[in-house]
Amino acid sequence: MSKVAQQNSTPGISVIHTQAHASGLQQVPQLVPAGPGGGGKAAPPSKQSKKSSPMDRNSDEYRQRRERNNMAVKKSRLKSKQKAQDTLQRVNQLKEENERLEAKIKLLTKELSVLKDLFLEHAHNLADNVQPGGTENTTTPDNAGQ
Amino acid sequence: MSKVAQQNSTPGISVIHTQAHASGLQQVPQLVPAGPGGGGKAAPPSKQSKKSSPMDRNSDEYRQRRERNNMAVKKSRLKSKQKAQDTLQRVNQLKEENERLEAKIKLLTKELSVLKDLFLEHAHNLADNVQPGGTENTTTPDNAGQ
DNA sequence: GAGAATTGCGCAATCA
DNA sequence: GTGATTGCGCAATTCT
Repeated sequence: MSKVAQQNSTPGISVIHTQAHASGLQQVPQLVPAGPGGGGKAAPPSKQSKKSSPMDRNSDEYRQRRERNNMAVKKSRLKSKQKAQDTLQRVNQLKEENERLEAKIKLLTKELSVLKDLFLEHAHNLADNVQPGGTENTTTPDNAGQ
Repeated sequence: MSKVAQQNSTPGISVIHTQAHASGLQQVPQLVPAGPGGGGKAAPPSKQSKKSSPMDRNSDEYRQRRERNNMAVKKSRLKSKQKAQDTLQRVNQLKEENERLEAKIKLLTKELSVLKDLFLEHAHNLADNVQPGGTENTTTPDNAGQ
């Protein structure tokens, strides 16, 4: 943790930071010259026409709004992070489901294969019966249970 | 907990913008007090012991490092965003795959069902042959010798 | 039109 | 020491 402290020489204001955020603060000292949309754009002509009031960074209102926005930002980011995590979880979930399904397919395929073979065998037997000489089987413990 | 570094509106500060990034958007004008002592820390005892050098925000080196880091940050964030998007895509991909698999399972299941029914029918036919009285028996000229 | 939610961005601390 | 990450605040913008 590092701390850099801040302090304002401006009369009246001091460390703003209303609640204990426990988090660090960053500083973006801004002089509030009557000016240019301070935050707005600066490179370009930037007129300070935006709003008649320069919005003092010292103003209580300003700090209050900042604080609120900071909260909102934190909330939003948390939500975003949560969503991302959920998505990852969803991926794993789907992957599992996928494996499960593939396994099932494999099983069904095998079952089908067995049944088909039985059919073929049977067909052969029939043929044999009609025209002896084949290789018939004698046992027919057909098991179709599953 | 919080570190705040902030400059004051003390006379003699200079605003430095980094430069007009191509985008030329928001810039954080920085007041740069000439010195460590002055702007440095103030609230807490905060010693300026942090490294023998307070790191002038004016220093070319500082600006250079900042610039590099900003690049890195941008890059990292882009990458992160990309990854998130890929993950979303992966989800859709898996969902599709899943549907495909489910369809296949449905098909296989149906096939199996048909085959099993055939088997049952056949079994019945056999029974009928052994013990007449049944109703069906149209196609099974088999006279199994069992 | 106000307030909440998002989003892009820079700073600084920390990781690797 | 350097690039990569991450948390955080600011301000612009978008959504409600």
